[in-house]
Amino acid sequence: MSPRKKEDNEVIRERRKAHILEVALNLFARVGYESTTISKISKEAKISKGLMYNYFDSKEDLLKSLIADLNKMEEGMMASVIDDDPRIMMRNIFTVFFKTLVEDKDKWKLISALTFQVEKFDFIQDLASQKMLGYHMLFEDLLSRAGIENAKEEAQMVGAIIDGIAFQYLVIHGEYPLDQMKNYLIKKYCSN
Amino acid sequence: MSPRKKEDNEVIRERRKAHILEVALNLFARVGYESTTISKISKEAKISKGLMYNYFDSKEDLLKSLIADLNKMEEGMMASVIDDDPRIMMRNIFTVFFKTLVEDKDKWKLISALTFQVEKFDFIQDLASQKMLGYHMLFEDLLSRAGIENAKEEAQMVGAIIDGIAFQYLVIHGEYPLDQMKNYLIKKYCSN
Amino acid sequence: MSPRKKEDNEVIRERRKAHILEVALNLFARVGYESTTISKISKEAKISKGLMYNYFDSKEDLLKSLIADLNKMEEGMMASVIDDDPRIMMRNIFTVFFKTLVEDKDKWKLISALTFQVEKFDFIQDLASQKMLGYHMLFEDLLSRAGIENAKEEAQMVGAIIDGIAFQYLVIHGEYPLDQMKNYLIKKYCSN
Amino acid sequence: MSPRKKEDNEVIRERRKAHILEVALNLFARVGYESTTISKISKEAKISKGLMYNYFDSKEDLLKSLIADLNKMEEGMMASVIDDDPRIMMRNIFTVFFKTLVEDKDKWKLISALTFQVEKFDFIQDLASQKMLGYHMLFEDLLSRAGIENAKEEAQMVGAIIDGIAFQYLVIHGEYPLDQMKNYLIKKYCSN
DNA sequence: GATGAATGAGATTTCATTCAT
DNA sequence: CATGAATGAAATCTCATTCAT
Repeated sequence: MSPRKKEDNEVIRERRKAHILEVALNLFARVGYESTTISKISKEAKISKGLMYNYFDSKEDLLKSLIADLNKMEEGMMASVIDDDPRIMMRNIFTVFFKTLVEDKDKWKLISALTFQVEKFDFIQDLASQKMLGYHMLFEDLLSRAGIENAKEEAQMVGAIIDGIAFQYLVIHGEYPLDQMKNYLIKKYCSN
Repeated sequence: MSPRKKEDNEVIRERRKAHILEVALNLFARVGYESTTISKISKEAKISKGLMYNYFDSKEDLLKSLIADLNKMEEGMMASVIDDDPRIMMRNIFTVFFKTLVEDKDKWKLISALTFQVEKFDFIQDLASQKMLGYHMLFEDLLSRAGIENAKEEAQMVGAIIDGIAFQYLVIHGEYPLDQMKNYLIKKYCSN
Repeated sequence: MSPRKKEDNEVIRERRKAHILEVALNLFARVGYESTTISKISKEAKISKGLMYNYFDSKEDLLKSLIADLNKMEEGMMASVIDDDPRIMMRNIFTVFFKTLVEDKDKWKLISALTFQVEKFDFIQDLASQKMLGYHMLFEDLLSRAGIENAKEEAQMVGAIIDGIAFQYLVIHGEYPLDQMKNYLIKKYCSN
Repeated sequence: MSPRKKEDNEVIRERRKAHILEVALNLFARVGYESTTISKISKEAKISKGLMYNYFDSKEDLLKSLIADLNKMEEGMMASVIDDDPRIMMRNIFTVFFKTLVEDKDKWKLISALTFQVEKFDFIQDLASQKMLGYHMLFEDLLSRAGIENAKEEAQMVGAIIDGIAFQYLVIHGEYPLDQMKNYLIKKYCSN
């Protein structure tokens, strides 16, 4: 019988890896990184503990892969949002933000939780910190091009509102009036 | 040597407890609850590991005491803020909020981090969730009494902004323009 | 395509086996038997892990094959050294010894390292022990036939010197004066 | 009841540490470092696995402590051996060497075994290498001061003989004529 | 024959908690 | 009260070996 093809193995590897990451994300988000054991992950993913280490060097490596994935996903999202008209672009951003907030709740939870453990995961804090500053600058530019006064201050506020909405939605989970908040933002910043 | 009085012992005991809680809070906030060991806490608090268990039944008990303390502190804060005039009361709330955000950074960090680990610390999530709803109702009342339109929606937004500011301040660390945000809020909601 | 002949397969098989043994020897000698993984060997030998088990039943079997090889090689060497004149024969032995020490450094290293782990590889210790005694007897015979006094004692000393030179050369690595030692031995024991 | 005194704890710690080191040395020497598990050591030392880590950071740290101990012991030995007369000093060295070879067989075995795993324990190889060179220089000095010709070459040979004797004694164990070798050396190098 | 994904037993390590003193 | 040595359960990680393809 012919040996398994190289591509087949590639496919298997990628699928397994993605599956493990998915399971891990879910557990990390729900019970926290530290409290999630490799055993739990592998049980949930229906593989042996040992196999985990065929795909990831360590638990921390698993976490880092996860973060890298999320990062890449976010960059893709931001690329899809570009528009010449600043109001339209902001509307796009808000739309995509509210969408991902619902669809990728676990990811947001994980990132948020990790962000607060400075000394353990300083690279995450750095990342989050940089992202925030990036968004501030982006919004400052968009708001000023949209002719809104006090763009710098207002950008700061938009950033805070967005993070606040995320925070509250993730905590209250269930009855949070996301649509209302979205409309409020769009009305305030994206209509002429 | 005269035997120490019972009250003295009580006082010492309480001081020790408070000291341990302080040290624990700091470590929990910086490196996380799970990653903080009893050994580290006792070393930092300059007492023996064994003695820790004289004051707290377990690591989880220590955490719960901490949460209870923070809760009590917050209630005290909210009591000090009451005023008949809704705008003044809101101004008081904002003032006290920005003050505690700077002074009790560790507390906020810890609460925020724990809030995201639902299944491990569900009582904390419930608490946070209830608080949020409480504040929404409070602000809805205050805003409507202050004659502001769409009070319900606006209250939601105020809650989000406050949490967002906290989030960003805790993450960005050094250079966050807290005063600017404070003035923005006061100008918008507390002046006639 | 014409099917490969049976002999060809045999030849390929033997070559592969030899190659694996070579790679394994090198790794065992450098990082030790226990610390060398099957994965590393197969990777270095550029075959799959699974195929390894087609050639060797187990890691220990691989080691034993290696030892057997070394043993056979040594026997061949000793056969090439025989001479009626005891001084010439000793000279031959020294010559071949210094040659193999340089050429088969890894083998000597491995044997030396394994020799010290009595309880794990007792068969190796037995082997080494027997070899030593064999050499003592051989040298005793050669030395007495060469008319040297105290042949028994002197044979003991020759054995020690040879092992000592090997030990030092293997440890000191680069700058050991092998030639000097060789000449010393030959001058002392092989000239009339 | 009064708490355990500080000194008592110190004593307990040191005793335990020494005991663990002793047990570990024995096991390492007999079955090798890699094949000796922490479980085996702790069982033999009649303590829990966990306690091992109260005294040593890791298995490797345990090994390093052991090496450091052996090193210190050797330095003490060499200090006790000094004499103005080179022949007497050499006699002292030989005497102490043959004594330690019998009494501290395990130590010699361990050192010898580890010395051969270059890439795993390079610090040990470096150490052994340095020691050898040190002894060469010392013997060169002693021999030349004793008026022996070709001191450099002869020193090299003495080094080899000593290591060779150690090697053979450790391998053959039991029937090796140590005394004979000792007398041979003393007669050859230490008498006028 | 050939591959490397998969397993599982066992190794190292961590740490909350207990306990003798 | 006070100490930190000691425990043991459980976590992370390793690796020889098997097996589906």
